[in-house]
Amino acid sequence: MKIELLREFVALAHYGSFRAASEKLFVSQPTLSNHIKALEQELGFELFDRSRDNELTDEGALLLDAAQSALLIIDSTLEECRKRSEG
Amino acid sequence: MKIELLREFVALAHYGSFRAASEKLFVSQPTLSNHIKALEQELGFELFDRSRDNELTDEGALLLDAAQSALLIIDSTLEECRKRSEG
DNA sequence: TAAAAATACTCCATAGGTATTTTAT
DNA sequence: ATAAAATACCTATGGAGTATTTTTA
Repeated sequence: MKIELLREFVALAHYGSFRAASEKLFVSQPTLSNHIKALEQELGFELFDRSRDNELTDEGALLLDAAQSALLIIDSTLEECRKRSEG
Repeated sequence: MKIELLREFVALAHYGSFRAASEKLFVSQPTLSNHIKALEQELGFELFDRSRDNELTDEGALLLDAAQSALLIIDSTLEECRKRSEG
């Protein structure tokens, strides 16, 4: 699983629509659609309920929290690493 | 960046050699070597010091902690999600 | 019925493995 | 000298986009 998929998932949860999120992410709408579908298949459960205005499923809501925490840890650590190695 | 790369990084830090880690990970040694090199290039700093028995660099040590924390969050959350979605 | 998401399809880039060379111990 | 890691190279798979169909609000 690509970490970028988690970023896209977080963005989609935030923007509420594939089209809006795809524009913010600078990828095409079908690409984002395929990414989220592939992510759901890899995980084994659905993240969004397409028939209910793309609201998060229960599992999606759980993962959203976890993804945000994990990304924060990774991103802040990488920033610190780069500070040390460059400066 | 693939999450699997972080798992491979953690495994390599644990086993100490590319060969040993590659066997545990069921990938070839060149594949693991390429993965770690690609990861280092993407991150912009070195993770291991090849001329010092593959010991972790300072940045590598920082990332090791972060990667383990992030993976724990993701993995435990996914386990909980699957429990709920499957029953 | 109009806007949004999914699918089909194609092309190119990347990923992985085997074989080999190079580098450390 | 030997074991380990890096590089070269080839093939096959996957990823991204455009065009289109299907869905849902």
